[in-house]
Amino acid sequence: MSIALSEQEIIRRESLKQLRALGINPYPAEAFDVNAWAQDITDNFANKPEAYQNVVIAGRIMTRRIMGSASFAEIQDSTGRIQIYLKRDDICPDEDKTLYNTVFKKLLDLGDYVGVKGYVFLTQTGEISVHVRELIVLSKSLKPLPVVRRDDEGNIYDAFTDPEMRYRQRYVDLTVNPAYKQIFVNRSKVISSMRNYFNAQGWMEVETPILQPVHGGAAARPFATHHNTLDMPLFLRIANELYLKRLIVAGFDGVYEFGKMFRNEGMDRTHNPEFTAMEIYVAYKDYIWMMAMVEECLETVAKAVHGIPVVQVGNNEINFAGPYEKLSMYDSILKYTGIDVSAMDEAALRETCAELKIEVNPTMGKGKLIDEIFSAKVEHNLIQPTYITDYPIEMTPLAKKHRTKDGLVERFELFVNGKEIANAYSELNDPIDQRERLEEQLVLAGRGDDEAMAMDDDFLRALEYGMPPTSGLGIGIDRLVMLMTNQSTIQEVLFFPQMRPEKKARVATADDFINAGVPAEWVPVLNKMGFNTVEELKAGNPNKVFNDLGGMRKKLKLDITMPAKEVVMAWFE
RNA sequence: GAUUCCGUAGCUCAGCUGGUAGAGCAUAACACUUUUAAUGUUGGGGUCCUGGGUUCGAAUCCCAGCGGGAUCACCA
Repeated sequence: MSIALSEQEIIRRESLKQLRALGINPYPAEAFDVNAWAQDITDNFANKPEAYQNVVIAGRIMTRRIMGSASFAEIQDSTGRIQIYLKRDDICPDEDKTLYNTVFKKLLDLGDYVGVKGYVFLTQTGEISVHVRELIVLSKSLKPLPVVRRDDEGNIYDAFTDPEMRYRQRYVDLTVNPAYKQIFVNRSKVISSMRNYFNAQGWMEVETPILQPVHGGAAARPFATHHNTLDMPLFLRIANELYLKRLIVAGFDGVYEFGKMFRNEGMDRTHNPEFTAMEIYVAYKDYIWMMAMVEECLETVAKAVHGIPVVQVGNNEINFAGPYEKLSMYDSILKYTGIDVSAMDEAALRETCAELKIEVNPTMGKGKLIDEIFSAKVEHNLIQPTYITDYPIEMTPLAKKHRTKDGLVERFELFVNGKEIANAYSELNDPIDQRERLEEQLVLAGRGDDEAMAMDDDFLRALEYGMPPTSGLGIGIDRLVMLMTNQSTIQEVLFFPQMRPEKKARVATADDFINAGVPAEWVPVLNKMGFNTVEELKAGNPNKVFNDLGGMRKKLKLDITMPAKEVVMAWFE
């Protein structure tokens, strides 16, 4: 954080001091209870004008139009904007016109929070407005907000669009671009409607460890950390699957968890290092049952957000009402490439990949090769919700072997708009099979596959005690929200997407300057003059610095004592 | 990780073949009692992302770095 302030910031700090000098607390402690909101007033005033004769509203000043002894301003609260009308002699009925002439016209700025008491009326031009009887300062804003202007047709001028600033300063983004708040409202609806649906079925929301000694349940590189007291390595979870299954072993019928997962991998418009997943496990069910459940669940979610199960995503209208198309992995490849890979061995698959011009590497096993073909040739075709079922056993160490088809497992993934959003199995509950499958993963790891799954002995011990037949499902919540809100990047559905750290200007702390003998009030002035460290200052010309300090004092109209020349000279010793 | 584009006032952006940095809004001052992208007049405001290089002279050209976007690769 730079110490040097812009001209506008200095002016606002000066206004803050003057408010205090007038006996006005710019950050009052008392609650300010409102009884009306902008949206409510604009929607309902015409029908019930008598209900809006004593309104109390609060929010930020977003525009201001001053015309002598009358002014208009717009107040933005959580629901929108409403115009207020201030008349000098109404808010200052006595001789003292300070509140209007000084406080409102001079000391308040765009972005300040104020409270307003008054009555709603219609202006000559027909705009619903609040005629202010009383104006209360609630919070002074010291940094100017970007000003986004809109005209009558809703055209936007000077939009605040820089993605970097929008994501780093989401509070500014959502203040000046309030339309984006709807994405997060809808995100909340997605999660709450899903939670309500699960609870209605009698399943229980649980929490499982985020810090895990073994990172299991998925194939991904983890974030590693360390616990000091136990002096042991711990990993941020890449999945919670193995813990939820332990709870099925423990005797719960249905458990689910919404939670953050952490994967130490690339970032792009569909990947953030931490993301939200929902996993659910239901005992005595299989993946066929799960498909019907997902259809019902997603239809419920789509209706909660849009009122109907049809969602516009880009150029596609996606219909979340089931049943969804079902296609086996092998059939889907056959359908989109004309090639039957179901009987191929690893060598034949490599040859097929070469023919299809798909890049592969030697660490890839049979399952991975099939997945490559699927990703390259099939995935992007799956626009309407489609289940891809019955995966090769090699890619899926935690799913149960297919009841009738050798070499496959009972698994489906749900694809929508060309992207995977859900993954489900008939869960593997044969402890001996599970141990062998995890051992095969260790072999893959030995070949150099750094995402092969790790062995979890405690999980295997749990299975040995016995887990009922169970079906499990994972849904990527961020990607589901992207679909439900028609967004093409994950950053738009996360309040605070991961960013590289902001570059800090090389700035010494104020204390460093004070230790060098500089009075505290002059430190910002030196910063303003371009001296960000004591070393830079000492490298300067003492006489020039002394003269410039006087210049800055005059220019910035600073009301602080000029240091004696000897004092300034001492800074350079 | 690769390719490519971008980084100039609080915000949105101009700035040509290199010649002392511009606009609109915001901000400051004055005027104005129903405006609404308010208006009129007059001011102030800049580490041109950082560091090197070329040059008499760099916001501009070259190199490196930092940050961001897009595309691709990777990615259950």
